Amino acid sequence: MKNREVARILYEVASLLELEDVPFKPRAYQRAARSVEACSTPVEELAEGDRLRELPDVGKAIGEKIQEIVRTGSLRYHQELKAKLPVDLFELTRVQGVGAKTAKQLYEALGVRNLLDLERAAKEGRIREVPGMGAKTERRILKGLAEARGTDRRELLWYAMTAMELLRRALEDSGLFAQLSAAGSLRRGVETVGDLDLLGVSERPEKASRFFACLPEVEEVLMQGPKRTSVKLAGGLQVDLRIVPASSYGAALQYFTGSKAHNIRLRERAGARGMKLNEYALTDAEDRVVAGKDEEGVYRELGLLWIPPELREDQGEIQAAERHELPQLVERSEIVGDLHVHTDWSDGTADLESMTEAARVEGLAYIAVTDHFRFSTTVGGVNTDELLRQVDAIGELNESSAGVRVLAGIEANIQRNGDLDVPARVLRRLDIVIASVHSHFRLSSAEMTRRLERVMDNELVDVLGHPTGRLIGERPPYDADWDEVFYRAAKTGTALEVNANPQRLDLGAPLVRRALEAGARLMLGSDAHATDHIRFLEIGVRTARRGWAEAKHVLNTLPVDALLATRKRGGRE
DNA sequence: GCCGTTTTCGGCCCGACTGTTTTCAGTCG
Repeated sequence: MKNREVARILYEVASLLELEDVPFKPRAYQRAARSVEACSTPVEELAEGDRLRELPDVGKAIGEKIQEIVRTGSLRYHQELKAKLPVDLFELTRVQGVGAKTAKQLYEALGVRNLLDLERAAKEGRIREVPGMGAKTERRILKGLAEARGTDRRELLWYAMTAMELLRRALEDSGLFAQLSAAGSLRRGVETVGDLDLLGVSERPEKASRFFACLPEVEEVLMQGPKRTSVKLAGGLQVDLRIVPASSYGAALQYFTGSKAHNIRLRERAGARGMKLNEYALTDAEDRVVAGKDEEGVYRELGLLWIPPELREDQGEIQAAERHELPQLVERSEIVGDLHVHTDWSDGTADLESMTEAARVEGLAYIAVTDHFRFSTTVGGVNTDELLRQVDAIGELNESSAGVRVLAGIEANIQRNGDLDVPARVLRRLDIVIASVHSHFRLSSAEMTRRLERVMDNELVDVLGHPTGRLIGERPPYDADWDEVFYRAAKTGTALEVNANPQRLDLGAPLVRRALEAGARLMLGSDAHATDHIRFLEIGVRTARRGWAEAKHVLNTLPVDALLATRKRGGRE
């Protein structure tokens, strides 16, 4: 039973309790559900070790209920509640504009139990007959249904950032905004983004908001007011623009950056200190403004250090900020090399020289060329001869060009048994060896764990490439006991890649954090297959930051000689 | 039902916008 499924049951219990007008319990279940959802360790594992109470917002009662779910696959309490309202609330409330109350009303009036019933009722025009609802509600539900069906598609961080950049530039050029910033999950660097949040300060909010709604990229205006405007872009991405007074900019930026869980904690903290926090200001008991112009002030007046957006997930960052123990998160400027670059020797689109030049433009001191090795099923890899010729070509390039130092490397394939497909005598000629799984994805967890452990025991392997193999929104990570893998990585001195390809971001943030806790080191690789892909490093850094990584944890913050010296086989011969 | 700078009882985030209805409940973020 996956964490998400356990969370789903808890969420539904929350909704059902809310409908029974039970006070406060719904929120308790909601928080526990969020906590389960956010936890990177499988709850089954926690249940086994009787460690469920370690989860924030899970106490005795809910802990026992999670035990029951893990043991039996369902929850009696949930079934009992559901007997009174046999409705798929989880599904129904995913439709925009339908909450628990509406779902209940629709069930009582029309017998709507699930999305199919809802669609039928809407199409037959029965929803407008329900007291308190009208034609607009019905239309809204029909639209919400179409969107819920069209999957809850989230945009990959990189492409969301690109879209945001375009909008921001257009708004800035209008001259209507004194200040403008991205907020929301994009500012936190979350790997996928549901919608774009923009925050602005404007002297003429009505005009600014109209200007925004009329941008050519906008396909549909969802709502428009002087303080908040929501639109949908041609690509389907929703964008919310909030306009606040300059004196509230910091409070608003804090508020709209989230996460929701982080904000709730902050507001509680404010309350506990006799203050109140909203998107306009932090105020004291007499309603006097204590902070609001900038984020630092808001955190400071709550007794906290300013918390980098990437950490704002209610995963211990508030406690760390209180104790002045926040990590010194790694910065993009500290990444001095890219250790995972492909060229047209394998499946890249650019030649050696162009990739090197692109690295120079990005301000890097070195790159490692790590083309694919030709593997029976991999098209476009280099074979042994080609690889050795490439080593020579790289040698010549290094002689002729001062500037970016190029390391010779390979992205070798890990065979089913944990051996590499490149002969050891060839690997010894290389500066950097990345080992990646490109086949046999569906082994048992035990077999995959052994396979990865075995390859890391190999002293010629410097880096485990895209360790979990996931493709966001497309392919789940393969099964392995990640804590075992991370422990072995630490023990053998094998770096774990944070692959910065937008669809990979692998390791992902929660696993980065676990890897660091196990004592492992990271390597940031762009996995560039074209010159402009080196810029992906930016989101690799964001991901590492979300996993609490500091520069000292990341191999390629080191100058090249120091980097080579950290290899298991030592520095240069 | 959870939690603790109001600490084992008594609190529990808050505001904008919409739709349908005349004063607000529901939803969302």
